[in-house]
Amino acid sequence: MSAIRLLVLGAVRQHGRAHGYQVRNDLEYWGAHEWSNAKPGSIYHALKQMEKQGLLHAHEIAPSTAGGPPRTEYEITDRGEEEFFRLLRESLVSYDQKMDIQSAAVGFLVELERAEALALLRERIRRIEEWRAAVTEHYVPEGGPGQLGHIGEIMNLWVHTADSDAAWTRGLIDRLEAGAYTFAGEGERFVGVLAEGQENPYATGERHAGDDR
Amino acid sequence: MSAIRLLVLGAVRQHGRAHGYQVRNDLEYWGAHEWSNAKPGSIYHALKQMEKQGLLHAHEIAPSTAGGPPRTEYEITDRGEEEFFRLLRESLVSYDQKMDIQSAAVGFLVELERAEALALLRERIRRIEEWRAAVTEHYVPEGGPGQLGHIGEIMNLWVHTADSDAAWTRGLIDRLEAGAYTFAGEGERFVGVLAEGQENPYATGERHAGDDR
DNA sequence: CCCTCGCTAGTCAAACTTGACTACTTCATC
DNA sequence: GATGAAGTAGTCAAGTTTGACTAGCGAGGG
Repeated sequence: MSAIRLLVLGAVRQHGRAHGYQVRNDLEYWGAHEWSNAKPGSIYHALKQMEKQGLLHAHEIAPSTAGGPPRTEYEITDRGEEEFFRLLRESLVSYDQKMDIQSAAVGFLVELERAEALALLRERIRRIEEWRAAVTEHYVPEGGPGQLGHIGEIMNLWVHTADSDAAWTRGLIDRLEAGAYTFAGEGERFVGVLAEGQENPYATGERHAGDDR
Repeated sequence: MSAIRLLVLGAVRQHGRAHGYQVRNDLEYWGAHEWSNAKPGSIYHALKQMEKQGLLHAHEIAPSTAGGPPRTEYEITDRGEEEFFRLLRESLVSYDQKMDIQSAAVGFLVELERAEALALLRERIRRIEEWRAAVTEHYVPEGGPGQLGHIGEIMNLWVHTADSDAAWTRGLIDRLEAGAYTFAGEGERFVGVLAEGQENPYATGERHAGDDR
């Protein structure tokens, strides 16, 4: 599973109705192009694919209000809504060291109710610990560690990353228990989209250090 | 950049001459199928592609010595050798939160000389810190943090992950400075391949918890 | 008045990835 | 000596991702 479906589905859902370029801009505002494959081609492809599969409904093209070619608008269907929550829940609980999916899920976390979000995050920790136990037991067999030579450093890296992830998740749980953020059913929702005239902090130019594109 | 090229190129290089199935087995021994896209189709595709590009030389098919259909054997070329080291060095220094590339690079770390490996890892830390400074300054603009609402948690996750990565890298540097492992030019190299008759600890069956495949 | 620049909106071919499938051999068992 | 399980080696179509490309419109300068 890649993050693109969750991102696109969630972005369309937040707007009620959106065209590709709008989704592209939302995701850029999130910084998603930095940590996921949210590139133009992938976004438009995902929209078309999900339309074929009945998760989105395409309204025929409308002329652009802001210059440029006409655009196709999409709306989420009931099946799309279901799929969105399925993907979100799955992404929150599963530990598979793919940071992009996890990041996407955090972005939509507040679409759930607080109690469910907390439950899923606790389940996530349980699974990370289970995973950790399985690998450490599995990969350090007879002969003790060091048996694998430097290859053991790869496993070391995984375990270190898993521990760090669990720690971060615990921190988030604490913040949520302390009442941070506004969840579904708790009044006005915070929506991470660009307001009219607001400047996009991730505008073009200025690449980050470490960027190898 | 995905990890598959580095993995396949490095695996062929360690053998001097290898066929696809052998590469596939090596990578399975490394556990690479757990943390990268090292699946049969991708491996065979990468072999063919790199042969086209002159990084590998394909010897025509040889009948199998162990049952099954005949196989194509590959050997690394001079240009392939260059490319291998280019990919390895690049993977070691760049921070792009793609764990698969980093893991692959760690697996081939000992192909370098110890001094260079240490230099690259120190450069890696420098870049992570640079990246961290850039994002924290860039993503917490006027109005202080909390401006972004729960979206700020995504950035929090990145920074947490970056810090954890830097800590792991420092640990590895310490171990290498203390003389751990055997590097190029230091006598017999440890090669992470299956010895005849040895059992593969990652044999089929038993999926890990959290695995969603 | 016209020309270029940058933004809007999206398309496309080429490359890569996935997962299921083929076909052949050996080995143990009945 | 037939059968079936397991291992060997690889192919293929369908789906996804990438990066470069197209094309319309408005604003501002000369």
